[in-house]
Amino acid sequence: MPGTVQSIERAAAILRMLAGGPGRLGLAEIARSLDLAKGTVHGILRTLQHVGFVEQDRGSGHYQLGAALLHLGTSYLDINELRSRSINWADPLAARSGEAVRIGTVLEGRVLVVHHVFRPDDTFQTLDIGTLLPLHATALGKVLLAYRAERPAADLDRYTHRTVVAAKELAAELERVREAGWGADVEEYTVGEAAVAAPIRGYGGLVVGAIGVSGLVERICDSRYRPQPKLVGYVRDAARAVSRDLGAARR
Amino acid sequence: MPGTVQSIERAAAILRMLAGGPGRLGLAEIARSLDLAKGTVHGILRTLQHVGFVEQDRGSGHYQLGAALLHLGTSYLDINELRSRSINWADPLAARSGEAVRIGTVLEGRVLVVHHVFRPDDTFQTLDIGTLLPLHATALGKVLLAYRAERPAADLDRYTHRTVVAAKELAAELERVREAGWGADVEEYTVGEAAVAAPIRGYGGLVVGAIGVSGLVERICDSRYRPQPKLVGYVRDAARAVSRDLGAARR
DNA sequence: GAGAGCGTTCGACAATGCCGAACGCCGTTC
DNA sequence: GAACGGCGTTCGGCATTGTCGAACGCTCTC
Repeated sequence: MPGTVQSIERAAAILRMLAGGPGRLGLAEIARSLDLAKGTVHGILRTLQHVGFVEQDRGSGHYQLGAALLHLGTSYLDINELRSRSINWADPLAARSGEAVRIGTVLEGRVLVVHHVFRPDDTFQTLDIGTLLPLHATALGKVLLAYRAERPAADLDRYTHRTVVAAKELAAELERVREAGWGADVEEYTVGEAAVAAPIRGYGGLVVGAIGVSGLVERICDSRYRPQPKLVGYVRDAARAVSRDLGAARR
Repeated sequence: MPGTVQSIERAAAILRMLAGGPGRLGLAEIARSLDLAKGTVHGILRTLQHVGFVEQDRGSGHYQLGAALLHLGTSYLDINELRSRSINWADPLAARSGEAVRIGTVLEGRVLVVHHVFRPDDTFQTLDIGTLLPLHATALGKVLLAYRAERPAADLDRYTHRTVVAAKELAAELERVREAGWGADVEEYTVGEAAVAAPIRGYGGLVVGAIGVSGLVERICDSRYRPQPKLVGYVRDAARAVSRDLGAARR
């Protein structure tokens, strides 16, 4: 691929560093991690600060992400077609299933949540939009993995005692997802919670996202830890409806 | 100020263009707007696409914001202190007032909404986090203007027949806000709606944000279009509480 | 079929970004 | 209190990188 602009790539790497980890980093630490001169990093940070993508804490001198990114992030949501087509189906799915609904796509080897409808009750919930979830340990992620050339990381993180961490076992699980046309995680990402997801296809039949419901394992699954067929049906119905909307939009 | 990295500034300008307007732009249009060569813009877009900040529509060739920005945007929210300190007071204010609550700060000469609590009822509402609002035509904006060296744009946009568009009138209005310690907009931004806001101060007493409630004008105001004193009190209480939290965090 | 405008590519060139070195400041240790 | 280490910042020389004009192929319109 022809050359890219090095300083923009470096700036993006700095922003990604700031988005991961503790959120605030010193210049020297960034320079060490990226193997760049401190003067180089300083020039990039000064520019990012100038455009509002980074802010510097006056006391500690540390850097953090800036406010301008919030507007860019939500502007992305406004034009994200997967999300705009899914919104109409996500609320009814939450109402019908009684569970929280999330829609995700792949970003940087993980699931990026682009829409989230709260479970329709009064419990305390936090909005997951913008969150990155693991591919191998979530229902959304398994579905996205199953239909992509995407390879999961060689080293799979364990989140609970039920997380699949062996590559062979994951491959077998993904085969099951392809056969069934839906995926699940049962206490593989969060203890006490389970989820079911199905693929959303775009123009030409490619999988561009996934939609799923999640909740307490005893509500999502029967006594033998299998997702309730009723819920699976609801999710697949919603996935098909969104897929139709996405396909139709391209005609 | 010492030199900044030109190509990063240009990349940021392109991203801001894509965030405004229709959301999808052609390369030639971006080049014209920024007075850059098409080859230059192409190199920058290719790099932004490579890092996930931009996507290209295969059919039309047009460019749009990319998924990576969503994660950066929400990561910013996670570390935004104004927001994290405000969250505890925003829900009670919504419950107490029965209205929607928003918290905002200044970005690019406008109000950036960093937190939004829905009005506690079942009406359809859309989440405003990440949205940019005008300074001169909103309660949040007037409060932020009143306590900043920030100058509003010379040319003030009109949103309703009640929008203040004369600089002198706005200056007088901001003087009133400073005197009263809170601001309001009564059908100045949205017909049929009114809002009340109060300043949130950070360490050293500087105004770093504003918190406000908004709703139908007949619920926010009395019959003479004056905000109800009870609501004003609730908002000011919440603003003081958040300000204390922000001040306390720096000790 | 001609023309206009698009996105893309390429190579020459000079402008810019990079980095080593040095600085002042701050916190820690002795 | 002095010394030390590591921080963020600044600066200037240099060569690498980014820029841009020109050309291309494609698509759409007339």
